[in-house]
Amino acid sequence: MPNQKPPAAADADLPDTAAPARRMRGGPKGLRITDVAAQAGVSPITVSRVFNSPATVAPETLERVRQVVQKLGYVPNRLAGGLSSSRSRLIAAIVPTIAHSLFSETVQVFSETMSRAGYQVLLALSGYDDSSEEALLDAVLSRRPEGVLLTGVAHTDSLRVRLANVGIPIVETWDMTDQPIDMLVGFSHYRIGVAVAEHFLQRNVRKPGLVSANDARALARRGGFCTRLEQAGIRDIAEVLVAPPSSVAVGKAALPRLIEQAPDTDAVFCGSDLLAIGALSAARHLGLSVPSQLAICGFGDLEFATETTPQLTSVHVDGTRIGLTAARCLLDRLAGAAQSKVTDVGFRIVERATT
Amino acid sequence: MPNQKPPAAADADLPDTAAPARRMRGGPKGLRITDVAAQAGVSPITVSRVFNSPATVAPETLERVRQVVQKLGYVPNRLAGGLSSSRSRLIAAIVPTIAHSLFSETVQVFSETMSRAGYQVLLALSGYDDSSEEALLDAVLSRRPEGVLLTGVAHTDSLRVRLANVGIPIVETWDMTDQPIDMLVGFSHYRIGVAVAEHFLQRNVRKPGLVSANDARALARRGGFCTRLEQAGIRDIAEVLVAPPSSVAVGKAALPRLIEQAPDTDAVFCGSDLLAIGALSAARHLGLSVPSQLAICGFGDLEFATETTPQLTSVHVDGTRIGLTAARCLLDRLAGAAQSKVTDVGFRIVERATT
DNA sequence: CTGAAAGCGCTTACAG
DNA sequence: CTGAAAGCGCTTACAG
Repeated sequence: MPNQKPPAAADADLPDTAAPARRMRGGPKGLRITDVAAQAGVSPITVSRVFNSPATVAPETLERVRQVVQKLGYVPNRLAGGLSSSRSRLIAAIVPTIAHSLFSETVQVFSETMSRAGYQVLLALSGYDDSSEEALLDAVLSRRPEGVLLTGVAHTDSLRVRLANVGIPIVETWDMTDQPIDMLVGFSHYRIGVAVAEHFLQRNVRKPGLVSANDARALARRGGFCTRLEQAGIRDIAEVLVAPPSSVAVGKAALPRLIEQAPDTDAVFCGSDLLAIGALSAARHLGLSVPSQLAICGFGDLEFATETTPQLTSVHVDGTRIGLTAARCLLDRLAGAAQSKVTDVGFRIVERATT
Repeated sequence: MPNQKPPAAADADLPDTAAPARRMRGGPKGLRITDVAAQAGVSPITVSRVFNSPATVAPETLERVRQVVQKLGYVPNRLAGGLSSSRSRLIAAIVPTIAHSLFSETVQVFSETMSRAGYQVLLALSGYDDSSEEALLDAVLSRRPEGVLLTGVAHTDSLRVRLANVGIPIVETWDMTDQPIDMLVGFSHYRIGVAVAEHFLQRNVRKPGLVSANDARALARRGGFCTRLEQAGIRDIAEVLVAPPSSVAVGKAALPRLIEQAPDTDAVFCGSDLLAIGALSAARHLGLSVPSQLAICGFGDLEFATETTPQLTSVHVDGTRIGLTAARCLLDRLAGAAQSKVTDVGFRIVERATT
């Protein structure tokens, strides 16, 4: 483990020369709280208080200790502090991915908010593969986080039980369920699917299709979409399922396959804006005008899409609000609040052009 | 700090009878290595070895201990482990932001690679404000990371000195300097500015302008851009500087201001693709055709831009490669390699349409 | 307001 | 291959 500085010189009263003794017997050690205490002429407990409860320390003592801390460049060891106090000040954020992802916004705001409150974020990328989830959870829990942000609702029972048993606040996000582990900030993907289906129906779509990733949340949207359409008498919905992560290239390749399956398709619900942009490009190549001949709806409502692809419809979800609300839920509970909140942030279908 | 399970110890109820009152620090404690050891009929050291050097444990013992671990749901406490072993298995990633950012790709790949090697990533968002950098570094170092990924080259001397003194491997990324703290994986923003200027000059641009964020790296690109243009006899380059983070909206607002300053502007170098997309939109509103009347060059080469805004030119940088290379540099050093590598990943100007 | 003692849950070094 | 002892650098609980 890294040392903050070379060890303090034994002769503390002499002005520090720039070249401290690099190696001492037993190898170089980092500065410890006792080094600061000795220099400041107080006990280690007092130094600890300077960091953790400065209000309980006499002003002059406080100042003197701080001077020494500054001069020595002492940084407390939080591994030791966390072990001793059972307060790791660590929050884990478990997210499938942050690259080109809606989640990055959530993690950003979440992290900012938590660090303002004195916590640090351990980033755990789960990918879209569930097979290593147990190992990931082990790794996360081994750090003894004081709270966990989960993306999506945990699916396997084993995971849910383990998380519930840990006894720390958990926020599930970006999804909705009747039985959250603890707290929840999200929205219903199923209802989004329903809403997009209704949007299509209102526009007299006859032959809707689907291009979707096969991850849990995308499949939930698919479920709502198909169910609602079936209620309207539309069955045998053509679909192309792709493996995450979604990209423009994947969407571009998927649309022709869909059109091949169902040449009369007049509307497509894509699992993400990137897929939708790819589909739009493919539609162009196929000579289909969007949205008049082929309507395309994405998911995510990426900022740039408004300007660059007004032909596309998208589903807007407030990832920033999710991150902020999730952070607040956790902080409230860490501050002693008892209730387990469930927040539905909802969604909004954004149609930009009707040409 | 979370407990893995309710207390296993049965001695908790009668505090002050025969035995000297044992101090119960905190509430009920989680499972400890001694609990596993007792159940498996081995010593704690052996359980430790099962996790940290399984090859040194007899196969039957290994199996037996693992069964108990599984049955009890024991997860080692890495705060204790790290303190004891001086190996935190933590790597810090200090990044300005991950939202709508090129950096998210780097962090993604970096994190994946590090976790495959048994490390976890502490995410530290520095923002674009340097004022709190010391505090951020304190927070990071208090976790005793075994390595640090920095975005950009650290600017303040104090920071550089502190980081150098910690004695752990450091990788600076996304920039270039002659005097890296330790290792470096990046490219020269100045040279990008020069290259874009030359690109413009080759296309007979007469009146180039600049829309840029005023962060360190964007200003370096600006420096190269203006210097090269001045060499070609072009001075008084119109510019609009904006505060990060950049966005489409900001770019959209900036272009008209630039055109107002210099109505005959025929090419703009934007600090990012988002700014460029906003500028493109504004150009449309101003009745300027892109690129024939007004060429626009962005930075970042976002994937979707190829499809959605082929009118734009952009500078491509391989963020994935940066993340991967940075991770490898760190891992090599953690594995004992001595050298401090500097990798220039370069860049590439991508021109999509010449219409 | 301040401190001496005990302990957090592990791992290192040394022995057998 | 396995274990008894010592200690990592802090903080809690108690006392003054």
